[in-house]
Amino acid sequence: MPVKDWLPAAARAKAVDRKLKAGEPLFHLGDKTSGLYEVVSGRVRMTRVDRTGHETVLYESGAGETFAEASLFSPAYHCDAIASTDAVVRVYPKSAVLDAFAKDPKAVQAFTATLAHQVMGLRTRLEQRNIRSARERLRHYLALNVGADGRTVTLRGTVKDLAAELGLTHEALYRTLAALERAGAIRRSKGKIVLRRGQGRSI
Amino acid sequence: MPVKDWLPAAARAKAVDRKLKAGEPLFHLGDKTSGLYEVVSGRVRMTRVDRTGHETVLYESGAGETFAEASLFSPAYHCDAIASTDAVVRVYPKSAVLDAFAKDPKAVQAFTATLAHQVMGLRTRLEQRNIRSARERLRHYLALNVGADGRTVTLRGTVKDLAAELGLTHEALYRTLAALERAGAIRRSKGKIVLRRGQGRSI
DNA sequence: CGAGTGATTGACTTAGATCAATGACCGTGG
DNA sequence: CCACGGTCATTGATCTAAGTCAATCACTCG
Repeated sequence: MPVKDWLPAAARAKAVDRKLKAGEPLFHLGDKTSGLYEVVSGRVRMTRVDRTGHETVLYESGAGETFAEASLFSPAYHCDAIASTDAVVRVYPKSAVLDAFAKDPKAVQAFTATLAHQVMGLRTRLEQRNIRSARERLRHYLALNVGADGRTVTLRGTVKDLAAELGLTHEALYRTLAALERAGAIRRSKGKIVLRRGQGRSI
Repeated sequence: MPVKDWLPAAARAKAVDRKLKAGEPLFHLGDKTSGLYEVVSGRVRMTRVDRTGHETVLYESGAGETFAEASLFSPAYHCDAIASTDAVVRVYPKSAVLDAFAKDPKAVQAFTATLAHQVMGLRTRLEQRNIRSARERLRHYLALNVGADGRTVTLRGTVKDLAAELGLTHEALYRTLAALERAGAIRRSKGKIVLRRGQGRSI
């Protein structure tokens, strides 16, 4: 996902940062596409407004995420983007990106590979959401995120962040963690969860 | 998503169909990648097995879907694939696809655009799953799937299929539909849902 | 004509959302 | 240097929407 991984430095040099206040629009449906975006800080929400005037959220990107990748291949944006908090976004002009692709086949390939991985990851997260039980959902996550030792999961953020990623309330997650720890299935320490013997079936 | 849309006929001609019995493996983690797959019929499940021997489902693809796109850029599969029902899959050999990409820049671009759209769609579905209420979840879906007239949603399958897509039990969905119809927010007819005046706020 | 599946609705149960409160930390501005 | 406001971590009590179990009816397909 990090732009660094696939976009040549020459193209990255053309990026422009833009500061947005909460509620400030970045682009609207139908606007000519200017490029793809990366959220540097804050959050940006992509929405679509239906005929009755109601707004429906397509998704909300947080720091580090990119969005509007599809706009590279489309002349106009297909939705609105609005900062939901004060935010800084980085625009990679379409021309710079497409030029890089034309000149450097490696770049397209890397970008495409990145997207393919994203698709994979998103499908996995969607599958996770099909699991109703908080405990099993958490186990699914843990099973797929153990480190090289096969038993340590390093949290990428706060427990609240994890709750959001899992689609649970933070309270539910705290309780589930507490229950698993009480049952001896996991052990917790600062920013880490260590799996232990016999955590039983997955799925 | 349909392969037809981005892969030139020449490459498509190299595809090979393979029949699988329920439970039959298609490939295993670490196998050399042979190409990307399309599910012709049945379902195929991608799983990963953790050190404790438990299997975790990454995702399950149904008829019409493609999977293992990322394998085009990787020498070995990163998970197992097993038919969860009797199934027919179509393999597009890696070499055929990559050749097509090399010879026809349009093809890479089309593929990349397809992936970008998939990412968009998946993010939207994930956002949808963040909505807890069955009613609002349904509304979110309806709002994003109205036809050109702005009020008709054509179901792509049975109501049960829709329930699965929404991540609800079919019973819950039936009840929600019934409630919305009773409230006059929608009207149903064979394979269609028509929105009516004043369905209130989204999100 | 059964068997299998979708559509639908009822009754009941429960897991997780909600509301609330507390303590630990952290940065910061006076 | 410390008090204060804000956020995270955690746990309790309560409530309800959605899951689960179950039954019925309408179809469709050999």
